[in-house]
Amino acid sequence: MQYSPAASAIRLESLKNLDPVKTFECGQCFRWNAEPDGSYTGVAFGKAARVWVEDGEVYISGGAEDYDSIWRDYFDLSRDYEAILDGLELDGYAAQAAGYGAGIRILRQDGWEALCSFIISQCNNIPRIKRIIETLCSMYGEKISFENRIYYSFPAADRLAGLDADELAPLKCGYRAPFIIEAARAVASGALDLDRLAEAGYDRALSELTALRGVGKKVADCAILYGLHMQDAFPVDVWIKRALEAHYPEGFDPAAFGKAAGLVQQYIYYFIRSADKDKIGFDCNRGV
DNA sequence: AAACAGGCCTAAA
DNA sequence: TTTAGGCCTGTT
Repeated sequence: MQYSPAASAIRLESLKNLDPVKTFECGQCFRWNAEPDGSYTGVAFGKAARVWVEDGEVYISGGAEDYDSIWRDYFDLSRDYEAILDGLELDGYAAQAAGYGAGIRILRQDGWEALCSFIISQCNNIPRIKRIIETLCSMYGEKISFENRIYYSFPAADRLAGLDADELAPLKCGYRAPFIIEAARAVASGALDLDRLAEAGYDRALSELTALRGVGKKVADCAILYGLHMQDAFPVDVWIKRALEAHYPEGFDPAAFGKAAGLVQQYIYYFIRSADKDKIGFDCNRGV
């Protein structure tokens, strides 16, 4: 269970406030994978890393430099999730989901990677989404050596912008290929400036993103929440829709949760998607 | 075999 | 403004 890396490691957070399994498996990201020893390896912002739990604390490989430049921000460590949860007024179902998902954090991912990944996700399942993304990275990303294995960065938009959609055939991503290329061209040309959009507000971001072919409200909301870091975004997919219809027949207003709406969405998604796995018998009054 | 999967787009009322 | 099909591919 415990992993002792030869290289240096940095403590990220307590397990209570950052549960790697829940955070990586709640559907917000596609490039972190469980290893046989229970740790996770993955790539973000061009850096490969390993995350593991030891004595109730969560660690990441690498030194202070990577932590300062990448991981502190990526794991959203400057937000106090305990305080956010204390301030939330959750009713029965949402409260149960929040109890079950305690430890989930919203990762602050790269905007282009999030946009591209969720274009791929449409009408698709998670194993295939991950397979397509890994193939894309291995074909067009930069090689990264880490712990005697080769990883690949997520390809920059300008790396893909010059490609023809046919060249993505090995991805077997079907009709999504031209969407990927067109989005890459928009970002690479500067016509779509994701850094600026992140500062521009939700309405502007939504209208510019949905102007892309293959990007509707759901995909745009995912890009906005995970890639542009607007934590009040509330992506509604078929699962969330079903859960809300079943438990809030009179309607459901994410705005009631303000800046925590995205987190509440993540709790509900993780809760409903885990239904057949291990949450049978889960008692929200006892916590996790 | 046929339906479905973390949607989106277009055509037709 | 809402609704039905079709879309690549893989899995059940």
